Formats: sequence, C-alpha cells, structure tokens
Amino acid sequence: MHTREELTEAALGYVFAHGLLNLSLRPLAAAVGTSDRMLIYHFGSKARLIADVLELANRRVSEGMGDFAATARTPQQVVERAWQLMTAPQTDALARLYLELCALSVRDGARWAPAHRKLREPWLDLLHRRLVALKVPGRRATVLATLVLDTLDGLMLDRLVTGDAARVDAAARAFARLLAEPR
Amino acid sequence: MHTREELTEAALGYVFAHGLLNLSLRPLAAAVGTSDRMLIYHFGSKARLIADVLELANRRVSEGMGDFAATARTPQQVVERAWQLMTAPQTDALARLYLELCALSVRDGARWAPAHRKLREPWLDLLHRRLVALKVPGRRATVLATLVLDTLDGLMLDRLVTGDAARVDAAARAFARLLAEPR
DNA sequence: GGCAAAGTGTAGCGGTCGCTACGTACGAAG
DNA sequence: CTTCGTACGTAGCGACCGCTACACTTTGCC
Repeated sequence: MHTREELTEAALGYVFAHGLLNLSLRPLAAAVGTSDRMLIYHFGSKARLIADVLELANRRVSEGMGDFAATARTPQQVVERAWQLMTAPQTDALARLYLELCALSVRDGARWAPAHRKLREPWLDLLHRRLVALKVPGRRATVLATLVLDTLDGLMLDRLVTGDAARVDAAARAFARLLAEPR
Repeated sequence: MHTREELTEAALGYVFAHGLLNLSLRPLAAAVGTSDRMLIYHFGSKARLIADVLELANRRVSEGMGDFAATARTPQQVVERAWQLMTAPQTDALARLYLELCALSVRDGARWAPAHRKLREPWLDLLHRRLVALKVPGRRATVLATLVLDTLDGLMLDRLVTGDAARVDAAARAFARLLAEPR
C-alpha cells in the first residue's frame, strides 16, 4: 500500500542515486517495490512523476540550506560557508542532480530550464540577501551573487567530474580570498 | 560514396546540433545521407563512432583556440580574452557539447570523464602557460588556472541555460576585475 | 575475363521504452 | 447483499534501439 507521497519520496532517492538521464520506469518501480503500471496509475505519466520528484527535491534544497551564511561577516566568509555546504556529503546527490539539470537545460531548455531555475533560485536569493546585509551596494550585490553562484557551480562541476577535491578546494579558497579585497 | 572521415565530419555537425544525449544512429544516418547499417559498417559500433566524433571535436578545440591570450598583459586581460572567445558564436556548439560531457561524466565518469578531460586540457594548459608568462608564481598559477577555467565554465553554463547574456557578461567582467588587484 | 574484397540495400532480431486494455480483489456505501 | 470506486497484477501494444544476417552490386587487381 504505497501512497503517492511515499512513492515520490522513494523515487527521489532513486533519482539521487541513478540520475534523471535514462531514467526508466521499470527499474525505478522495482527499486521502490512497485510496478511501472502502478507508477503510471498514481502519477498519470512519467513527466508528472519527474515533476513531483523535482518539486520534492526543491523543498529539500530550501530546508537543507538553512541560513548557512548567517554568521558570515565578509563576502569572503559567505563564499567559504557556501562552499562548505555545497561540498558537504549530504549535498552531494543534490549537486549531481542540479548539474544534470544544467546539461538537460542546455539541450532542451523549454522542458528543463524551469526546474533548473527553481533549484537555483534559493541559493541565489540567499547569497544576494546576505551580500546586501553586508552592505554591498545593490547593483553590485546582484552581479556578485551571480558571479559567486556561477563560480561555485563551476568548481562543483570540476570536483564531481575529476574527484580531485584538494585541487578544487584550493581554487575555492583562492576565490574567497579574491573577495576579501575591496573593489 | 562516403568515407569514414567525411562521415565523422558530418556526424560532428549533427552532434553539435542535437547533442550526445539520446543520440541514435538512424536519425543521425538520415541526416548525413546514409543508413545506420553503413554507420556500423564504417565505425564498427556506436561507441567507436562517438569516440571518433569527440576526437575530431578535440582537434577543433585546439585549432579554434589559437593563442587567444597572446597579447594579454595582465590576468584580468587573460580572463577577458578567454571569455570573449568562449562566448563567440562559433564556440557555442562546442561549449554545449563540453557541458553535456560534464553532466555525463558526473553520472558515468568511467565512460565519459576521459573525453571531458581531453576537451578541457587545451584550455587549462593555455591559461596556465599564459599566467606563468605573466610572472604569476608557479603554485599560484596552477590554482588560478583551475579557478579561472571553472569560473568561466560556471558562467558559460548560466549563460547557455538562462540565455541572459547581459547579466552573465557583467558577472564575467566583475570576475576579471577581481583579478586586476594583486593578491 | 576471373575473382576476391569492399560497399550497400533489405529485412529483421532481441531488447527496452512509455503506456494501456482488461480482469479482479476488496472495502465502504446504499 | 448488492453496488461501485479504488487498488493492483498480467499481458501486451507499437515504437524505437543497436546491431546483424544475407544477398547483391561494384570495384580493383591478376
């Protein structure tokens, strides 16, 4: 007796582990203890199932983020805290999913870009709010939030693909240090 | 009468346009004026065809790059030149392919990471050599090359997904400016 | 000319895909 | 007790996948 919520939960776990690329109903169903038949019964279509899973993932992002930079007193510290959170083990699966959505959006933006944007927005908002709180002037805070998030995305990408945590960590620290100096 | 080289060339064009995700032989064959049968005949397998296409793409990268930062006199100018080249129209398809390989590597590194690394290496090498030529000390040049390339990758990703060239360009300029200040 | 090798079309294999038709248990409502 | 909507299993549809068997033509070499 699986409810739709339970199935969504279990499916998110499966998607975290196996990705969205080449996701197919039958292995997913087997993994969560049901059948492709019942997934379609509950969700109506594969697209709807994926939409529900991504929405759940989105809620997880907002919850898991907390106010990671609440105690940061400089842009440098904001970046350091953000990087710390992004590279934490429990964020790993989410980061992979996020980068997967990036790639899918590049090829089929109409279908995937909205989901990508929704996963990105909480980070961007929090960075921006924190920079504003640190008295970074408005226009500059907007540009800097984009730069910081994009840079951390690029670093995460490198880290996940190469697995060379030490080298990428050094680059992340160098980036944070760049923000210590004014201008 | 298609030779293997001609087919590789045409296939690269198709991959640029349609991506590696869900690439299938029959539409590809139709687009390049042959049949799936003949693609297998010439390349032996789909995997081999993709390997050849990526190798060709790799040669295109090295050719197309030239010495984009030859006249740069500061790290800031290096970044500006690199960004200029990356966002040039003729690099667009290549950037999409590169980011696609990133995502594929995240999910199946054993299969895709080598191709990703080969596409990345020419950029990393050139950035590093240029930074060294600008008298950036050795260890710092290595870290900085990683940081610059990862940041530009992240910015490209944002640019390609959101299509908001103006906002991302502003962030790229801000990044270049960060490198203008010493330390 | 004889003949092997290279090239090419047709047809189809075994597999996976999302999804559906159909039948049936079962619990609540009348 | 009957009725009916929800839950679920079985079987399979039609499309597409990478790839192959086989027969045929064309080509190049002796």
